[in-house]
Amino acid sequence: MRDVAQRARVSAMTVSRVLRDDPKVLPATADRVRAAAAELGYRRNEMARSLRLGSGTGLVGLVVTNLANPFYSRLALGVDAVVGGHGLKTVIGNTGHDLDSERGLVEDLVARRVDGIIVVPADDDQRHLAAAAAGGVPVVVASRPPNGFDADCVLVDDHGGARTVTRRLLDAGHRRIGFLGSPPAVYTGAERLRGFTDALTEAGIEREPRYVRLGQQQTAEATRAAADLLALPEPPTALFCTNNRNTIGAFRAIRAAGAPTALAGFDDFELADVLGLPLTIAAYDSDELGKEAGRLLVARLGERAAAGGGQDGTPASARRAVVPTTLVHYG
Amino acid sequence: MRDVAQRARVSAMTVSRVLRDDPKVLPATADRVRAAAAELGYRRNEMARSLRLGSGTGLVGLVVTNLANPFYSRLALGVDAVVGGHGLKTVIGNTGHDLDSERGLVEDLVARRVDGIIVVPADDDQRHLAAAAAGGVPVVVASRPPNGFDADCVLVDDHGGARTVTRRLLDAGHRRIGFLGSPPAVYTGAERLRGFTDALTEAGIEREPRYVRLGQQQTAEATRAAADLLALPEPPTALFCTNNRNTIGAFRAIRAAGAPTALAGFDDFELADVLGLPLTIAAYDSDELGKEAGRLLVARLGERAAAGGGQDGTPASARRAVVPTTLVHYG
DNA sequence: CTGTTAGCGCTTTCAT
DNA sequence: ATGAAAGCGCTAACAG
Repeated sequence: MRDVAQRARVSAMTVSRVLRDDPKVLPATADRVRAAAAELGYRRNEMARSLRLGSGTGLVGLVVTNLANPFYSRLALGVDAVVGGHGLKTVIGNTGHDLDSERGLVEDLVARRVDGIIVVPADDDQRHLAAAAAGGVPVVVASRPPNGFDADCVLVDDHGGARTVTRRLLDAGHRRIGFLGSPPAVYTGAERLRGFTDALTEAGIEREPRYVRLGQQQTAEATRAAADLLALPEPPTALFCTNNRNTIGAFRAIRAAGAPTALAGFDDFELADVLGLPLTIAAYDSDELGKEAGRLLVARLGERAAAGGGQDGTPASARRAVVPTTLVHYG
Repeated sequence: MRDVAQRARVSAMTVSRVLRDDPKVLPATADRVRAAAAELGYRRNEMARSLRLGSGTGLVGLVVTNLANPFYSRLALGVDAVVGGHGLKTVIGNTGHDLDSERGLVEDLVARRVDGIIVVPADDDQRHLAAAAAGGVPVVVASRPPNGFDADCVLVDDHGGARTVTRRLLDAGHRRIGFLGSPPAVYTGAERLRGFTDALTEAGIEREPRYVRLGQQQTAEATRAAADLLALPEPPTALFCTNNRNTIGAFRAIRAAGAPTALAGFDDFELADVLGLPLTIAAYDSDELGKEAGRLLVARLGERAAAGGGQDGTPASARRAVVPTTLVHYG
């Protein structure tokens, strides 16, 4: 900056003003400065700037469990679309479902002074998030509710979606329905199991533990679990899978078994329409999930800015948004 | 930091030392400082730190065209895995294939003083990248070669993969082969078309312009284009598609037409094995592409650090890595 | 309209 | 082993 100032024969302060588009700089001077900056290929250091301004870094941290899953990459795009519209940049961190990794990422983001964090927690243990929130960093939890502290969050209608899909299977006459789900420790897994169970109960059917398989995360494991169910003496006539890994895995098992088993799932996926068997899915828009998370965060940042230095005391209480599911039928 | 210093009854300098794990601090003092820091929930400001150190921000920028495409999200994970292993964090920007957006992102990353940039350019116009590189920011170009300037880059064996796949179709006896490709302005599109053409030429066949459809980016467009080809008086007996959007689109057209058309493509995708028709694919590992890009960047950063303040002059010349393709056959 | 002073949070250098 | 001063690049606040 000093170099630019010298070249333009002004002080550093004037350079700063020109780059800020401060109107009270003589146009002639401004041009000289801009010319000098261009010739030197100078770009002001945004980090130093935000340090001085104390205004935050203009970065938001996004922590997800698995970016390779289209679900999360679309969520990331949704977040970026919203916060980007407010002049914020998204820093994405991937945890690979690893809690330590998540802890490290969150700490680092806080240390880098991101303006806020959006996180899909890998685990029920969210003490590091509580710490960050307590430290004054706005936190938005996505896809699961905050655990052990208070924060804005955006959820999917897991229970309702699972209940509706299960009902659809019941309406089609199925009475023996298998269930392939996420580990019950994961909120979405527990909720979807609850929705499934409630639908059964409403139909006067008791959930059969032997029809329930939990915890498989990869399609290959899901295929094995589904094959197990189909090999039972009285096999289920339909399978409900709580995520697309399980749905695809179950599909392969059904195809291999050759039985006319009906399939239902949570999360839509590409090519679901060409599988050639009846397939009902509780679909939802992960892009919208991300957007909503972004909106919550931006709103929180806005309040914070409005509150300014004054100790307005009570911040608005935690908001919670729920993204609905829609029923899709193929086959 | 001052607060911590006061609480621990030391100077800010000592706090700084403790947090740096400087050994020449009395253990007792260090403990007092750490306790104070913990009680205050203090985290040192990494941005201010890097400002003072002049050492770069520890961030690398990654600019891709469409993160929703698993290809790019896996590439991003590959990049992150490598650079993360070197203490660097990845800032991802999505351009949506928009050149202006790409320009803005790159400028912003430079202004934020990222240590380096990895970019999948949206367009042949790469002047903003040239500018960044000229400004001293290490740039690695992925998936296409740098245009108009010199930089490290990592490519896929587009030509070889396309040639091999096409040969396979020829070996299977096909003589009328349709081609569904990316816009020719895109490097990968042009190279894959070239590979296709070369294979035909080697077999003594001339490429028929009426069998070539370029530019469709969505599966729906690809389906229409493929349907057009299949409706020709002498329709192709096989289709070669240069990316998975086109492959999936073509698959739908073939299924709808009911003709026994063979299908070949570039880029593997989930469920490719259940489509129920002969499908040959030139597959490659986009994760590896990202890792290689990360490695090139890290190597470059290492050299730069080694060179230090001294004007070693000539930096090592641009490196180029090529990721191979493998042939996969389904059906 | 332009420049000077001071300081954001941290660390290097030089004392002590 | 610890502290005081100076400054990384930038900009508010106050001159002039």
